[in-house]
Amino acid sequence: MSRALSNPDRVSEGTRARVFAAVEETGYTLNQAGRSLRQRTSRTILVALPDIGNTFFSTILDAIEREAVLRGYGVLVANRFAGHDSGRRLHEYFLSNRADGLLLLDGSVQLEQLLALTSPPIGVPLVMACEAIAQSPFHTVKTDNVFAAEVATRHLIGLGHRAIGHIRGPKGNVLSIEREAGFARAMATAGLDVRASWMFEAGFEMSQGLAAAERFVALAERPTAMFAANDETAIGFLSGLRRHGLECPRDISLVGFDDLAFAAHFWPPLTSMRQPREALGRIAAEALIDLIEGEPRRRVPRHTVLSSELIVRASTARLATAPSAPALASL
Amino acid sequence: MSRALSNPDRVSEGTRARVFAAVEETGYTLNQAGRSLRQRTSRTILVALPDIGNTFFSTILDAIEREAVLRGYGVLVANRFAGHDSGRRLHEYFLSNRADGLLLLDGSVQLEQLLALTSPPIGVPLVMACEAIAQSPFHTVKTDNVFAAEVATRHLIGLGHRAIGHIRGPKGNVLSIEREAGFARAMATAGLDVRASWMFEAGFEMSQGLAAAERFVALAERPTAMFAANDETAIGFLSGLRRHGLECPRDISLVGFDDLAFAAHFWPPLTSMRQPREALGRIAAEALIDLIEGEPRRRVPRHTVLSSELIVRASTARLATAPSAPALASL
DNA sequence: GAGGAAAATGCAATCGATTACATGCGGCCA
DNA sequence: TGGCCGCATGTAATCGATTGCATTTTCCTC
Repeated sequence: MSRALSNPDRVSEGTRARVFAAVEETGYTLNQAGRSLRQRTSRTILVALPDIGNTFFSTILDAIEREAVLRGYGVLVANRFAGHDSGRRLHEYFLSNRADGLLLLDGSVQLEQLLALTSPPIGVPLVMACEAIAQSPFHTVKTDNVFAAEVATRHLIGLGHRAIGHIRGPKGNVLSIEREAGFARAMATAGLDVRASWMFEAGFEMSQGLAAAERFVALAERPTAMFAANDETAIGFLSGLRRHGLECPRDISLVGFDDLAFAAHFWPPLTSMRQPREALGRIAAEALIDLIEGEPRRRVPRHTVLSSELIVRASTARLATAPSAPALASL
Repeated sequence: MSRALSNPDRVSEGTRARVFAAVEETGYTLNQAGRSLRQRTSRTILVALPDIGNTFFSTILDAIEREAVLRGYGVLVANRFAGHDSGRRLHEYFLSNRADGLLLLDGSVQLEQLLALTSPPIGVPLVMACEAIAQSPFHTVKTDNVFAAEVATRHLIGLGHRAIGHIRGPKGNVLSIEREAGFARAMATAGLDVRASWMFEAGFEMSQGLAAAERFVALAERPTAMFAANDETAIGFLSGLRRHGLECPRDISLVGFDDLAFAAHFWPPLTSMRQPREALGRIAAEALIDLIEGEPRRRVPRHTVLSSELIVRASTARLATAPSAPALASL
């Protein structure tokens, strides 16, 4: 019976038909637990992410899930992943044979914990997506954040801005580091200074963008344009500026990153670097499943880099020729 | 060995210690597949939702996952669930012993398919959340949409608005129906007419709110306030109005529904009915796991109703005493 | 100290699909 | 027509944890 189901295997047409008929009639369904036990395979992948609640990740998860289902895999999610016990949690999932591979969207897991998982004794197939470490020994799928950030910054420079600041992502995060590097490179290339007082610490959350705005308005001398590490902080930042009567793009031009669905409908519509999130999720899932089903671990890590696209909207404008001091008009 | 792990079971302290020592030493981990096969249990729940990419659902999923992990369950996700084959997919998941229970966030699955799943031959524990059918034979966890919509509408009426319209959710969706009913009830109670031309068909997506705005501006006579079935359409709608020079709340007051994180940072900050999404997810997960672990199916369906909260922000304003025709100022 | 009850442990069967191996059947060639 | 090859199918072992049952050990009471 098992033979007939591994389709055109080695059974005669007659028996195959009989088996399928019996399956139809009795409503037989394969018991995954039995198969898993025997084949030491679960046909399930584990997706570990920092925050499902965040649209950015949930869109990617959407694409991952779609691809996985297409290839007959289930998707287990592990949210809020990083933490002191992430190593133990990973261990449990894989040693216990619950998942065949790990798709990691969280760059802040300790490298050594990952190595412990992927090397011989355990040998879990692993693909890092989005927040992939650069020269990583694993398969990675990501966008070229450095270049994208450079493009975003050049866009501001191209509009005539010279005084440009940056809202950083979370400290230590790979994406933050790369985006800041791209920003710095564009500034350097254009011969512009990066002023320390125009670099704002934030995270990737709206509330942190809001807080950055408070520090921004307190500045004696303000930049005329800002590049935010992601759309959420950009949106929080603008929301904060408005409370002080500053308007975008009149008083400041702003570029975000990610091009969330909300960015287009925000006021003003947000200029942003669009990340190919669907492609990212799909390709990562493909890569992981290929890895799971492929030759046992003799494949060299492949690094896929996708490119982002600058979507220009109304939040960025040409610098007024006579730069007026931002008026503190009240609402 | 299995006995010692089902803790203070019936082993002497000595053997227990020896077993644990051995576990430590050899790095033994329980194989889920083996356990699943024997116990006919997977310690996994399946969460079926219409769209993970949507923040509304992803926040709920976040809460569900947290509660599930706390109780030792894994979370499998099935996205874009409704569809012609949802019945078959459900069947496969459960007959194949991959999940112990179903948490359904999608109200559009056929009732008969669910009944087939929950009744005797299969008997899958099921909890419906968010989009629960009213008098459903299953456990449900939801918010009181009718009442919440009524509160939202009353808020507009209280601000002096008399000409009020509604942007509907997707046709046939339980939430849409309930929210429209609440709107109608508030209007009726206040002795106001519900004008058919002020009821806009939309879905729950921004693009549909945007499209509704086009139809809105084409009206000969416009309402002074609108109640949107959710925040996304509200945001799309406002974005559309702006393209025609209409401003909120100057030209129109607008109430949304859900209170997404973006609502507070939008411009203008959106008045919205806050749904207790974390509580909703957590309680639904608790209920499902209780059901799974509880007495075999002799429990009567329990219906939990949570209440929403009106969050008043700048998108709603008192009706100007002399209602001026909306100026078509250009950007 | 013996008898018996209770507790602890050993043993083997079980869950269901897979798979290696053995057996059976038919056809083909000499 | 006999022998051999290969395909098709039957049979049984296996994966690992659990669990019912049998057996042994412990401990208490008379």
